[in-house]
Amino acid sequence: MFQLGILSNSIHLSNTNGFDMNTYPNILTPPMDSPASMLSPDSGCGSPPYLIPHSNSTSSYGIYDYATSPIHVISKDAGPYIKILEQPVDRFRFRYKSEMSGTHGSLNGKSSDRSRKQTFPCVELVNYHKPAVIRCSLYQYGKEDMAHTRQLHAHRLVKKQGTDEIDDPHDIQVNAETGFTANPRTGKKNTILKREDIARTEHKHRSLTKKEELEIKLLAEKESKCINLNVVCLRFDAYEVINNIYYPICTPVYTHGINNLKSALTGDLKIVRMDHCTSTCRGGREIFILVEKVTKKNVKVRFFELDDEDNEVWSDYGRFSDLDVHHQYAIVFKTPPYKRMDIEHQVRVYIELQRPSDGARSEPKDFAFTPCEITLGKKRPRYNSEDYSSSQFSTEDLPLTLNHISPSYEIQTVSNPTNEYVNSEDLEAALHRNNVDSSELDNLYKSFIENELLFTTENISTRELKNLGLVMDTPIVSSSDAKKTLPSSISPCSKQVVNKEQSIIDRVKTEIYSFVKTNPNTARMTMMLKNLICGENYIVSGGNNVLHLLANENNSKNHFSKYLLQLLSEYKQSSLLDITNLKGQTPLHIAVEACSTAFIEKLIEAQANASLPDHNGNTALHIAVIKNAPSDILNLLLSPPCNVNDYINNFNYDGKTPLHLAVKMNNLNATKLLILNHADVNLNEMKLGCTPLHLAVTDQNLEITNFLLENADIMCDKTDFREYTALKLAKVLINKNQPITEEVYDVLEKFMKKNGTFTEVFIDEVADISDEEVEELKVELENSSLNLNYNNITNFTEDCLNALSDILDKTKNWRNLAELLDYGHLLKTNIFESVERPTKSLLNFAIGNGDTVKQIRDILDSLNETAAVKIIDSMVEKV
DNA sequence: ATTAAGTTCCC
DNA sequence: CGGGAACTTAA
Repeated sequence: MFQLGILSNSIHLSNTNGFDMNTYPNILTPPMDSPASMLSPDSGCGSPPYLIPHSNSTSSYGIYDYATSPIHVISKDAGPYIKILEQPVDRFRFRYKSEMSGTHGSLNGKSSDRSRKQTFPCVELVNYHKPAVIRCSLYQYGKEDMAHTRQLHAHRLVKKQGTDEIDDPHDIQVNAETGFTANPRTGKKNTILKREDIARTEHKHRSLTKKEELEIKLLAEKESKCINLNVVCLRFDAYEVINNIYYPICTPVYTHGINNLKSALTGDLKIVRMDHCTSTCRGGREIFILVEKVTKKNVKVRFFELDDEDNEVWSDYGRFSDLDVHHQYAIVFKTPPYKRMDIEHQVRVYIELQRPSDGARSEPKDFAFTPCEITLGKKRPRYNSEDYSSSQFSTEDLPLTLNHISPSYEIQTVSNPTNEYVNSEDLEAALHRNNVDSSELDNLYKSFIENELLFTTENISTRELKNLGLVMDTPIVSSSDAKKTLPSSISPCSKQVVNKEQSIIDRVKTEIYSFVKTNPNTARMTMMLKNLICGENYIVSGGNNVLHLLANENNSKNHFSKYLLQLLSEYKQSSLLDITNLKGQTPLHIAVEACSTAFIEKLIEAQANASLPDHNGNTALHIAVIKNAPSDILNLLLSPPCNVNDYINNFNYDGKTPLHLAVKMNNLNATKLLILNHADVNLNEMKLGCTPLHLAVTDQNLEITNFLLENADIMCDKTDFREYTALKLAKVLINKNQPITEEVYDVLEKFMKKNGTFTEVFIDEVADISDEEVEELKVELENSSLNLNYNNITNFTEDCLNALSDILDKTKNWRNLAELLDYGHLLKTNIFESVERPTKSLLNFAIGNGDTVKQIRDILDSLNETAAVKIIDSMVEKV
């Protein structure tokens, strides 16, 4: 049974008439006398008559419940229904009335394409073959189960017809000829704009009774709680119109929600920049991220990890309070701990923003958890030299007793070395017995003995003795030796440390020398090597072992290094090559940092692992690039036996690959080598999302830009986190008066036009990030030149004093200066008044009293004595 | 008084 | 158009 009268839908009332939001439109509005009276006054032209209540209407205020309505049931069967062919876009900028001048795009369909085809929301009336009217109106968006209790929205859907603005609802005639699809927007400009605040409007237009006032108040309260002004949806109704009476054909349908793009409550969530992209697995690292507008109480920073099948295997939230959200645009938070503390390699996870209110998320960005130092410390194998008793030195106790220094040791030191040299026979025998037959090893041993051992041993004994406290601790004259070996990257804290390091090297030398003579078998030999390299007594401060120490000696003629590495290689102990110090550096890292080319070559030959990250996530290759290492070192790291593919694209904990670093360092050579070795040119670094091309543009490096474009398989339309392509970035930089970039821009434009990726770049405003960068530069500049100069300057020049006096004596502002310098008490004595140039005297006095030029400058600055400040600045600049 | 949210204006 | 920024109001 149809109770059509009750089903009547809505009566449009202009807002100036006032109506009850809560009941509109699902409650039948009291009957009006004629259809004409229901025309909205502000939509007189072309607007169809609105619904007319059926005369049988049983209850004027009955709420129509679709869920129990017979129509609802029918439509579920084969009856007519409305099908949404095209959903509206899910985000749209709602415009205010004041923004309505001019044309401002209409509400497009979801599959609308920016450039090509514009689509519009579209519905079809199915299973119905008579003429009908499809009505579109703006409703509040609610959950699915709320679908039938939704209410009209406080905003309006406005259609522009010429100069007229027509509010919703909008009706469209459909029939067999036109087809039963309604595409209510085609060609028309539609904008959603906010309805006037109902309660207030009413207030203006008529006086209210107390009761009404209360009702409105309550209503408003209720509304404010449940109406989300930033989400709307479209509702489509289908009617059969007979004599201007609208009979619903089926249940209305609702589109999905349309979010207000401009509101922080529904706007885009986005991470635009982060200052770090890694944290140790312990968490607690403070990270600043810049984000698009968020509401502080309604945003979370979520970390999550996906396995290979993209299943989420872990997640946690960044720790921060709403006080840590700066002006809706930046969040400072601490990283959560990762689920495991004992990871050995960095774990790639994602970071994203999340809005609890609607579950919206930002596009996730890469993030990584790195091993904790503790884990790394534990990981380092320790060996106690139990079985390795033939050693001349006990490894148990570091302070050696004199007894441990073997007679043979003494002999070698003192006696003629050429006699001992015969020992290579022994070595040969030993090597044979171990199935290690290497003439190279043999040769190295010989040269090691000839060139290394002998001229250092003399120093060893005295130094050892000193260390043992057996020799009077005379003030250590820094020996040329010690100086020579002062490690640049290992940075000892004292001469003792240097001594200790040298003594470790020396001890290892002598140990090996004498040990090899004993013809050890393979087992003992490896045991010895293990002990010498990672035995606790051979680790010096900073966790460095002999190899770290040797790696730092940039001496291609270091025969002992070569010999030791050869030994490790022959005895297949390559794992001993990769032990890390407390900074996570392997000997290879240190060798690269120290540019010890020969050592690097030997290490790599001996199968050192070049893919290991130090505690900054840098592989040896990163370091080589950062240090601007010569090509031969880069080539060593980029060619076999190194397995380049294992690490050429690795990100360090700063989120950068070697190629990013090469470009950032303006290192064309490294850039070339990396690309020749198939480094990925299209990776985004992790903090700002810059590709190498972005970085080249940022640095205005034309050469590198050209090289990247011409020699790499580059995707030049890749964007960074701000959605800037390199081209756009170049344009922004040009706008910032960096004319060098114009060439870079031209090159890019030309290239992109050639390969068809070019699209015009519009820069409306100067981008905020660039502002920030400029600000950074300013600060940097200030810090670097002026501030540094200020640090060096202790007094005013005579000229400056006079010039300042000229200004301040007149304005008497020197009195304020004195006050602010805390010499107020002296002002009372009139001591300065009495002199000819009070400012000059004051300044001299202040400087003599320990005030700095900078302090005085800043005070003058705060006193708005710009001229005076300028004088001081220019004086300082000249220094 | 301060800050966020909401509105208007402008390029 | 879309994106800000300036301005106003509410909390």
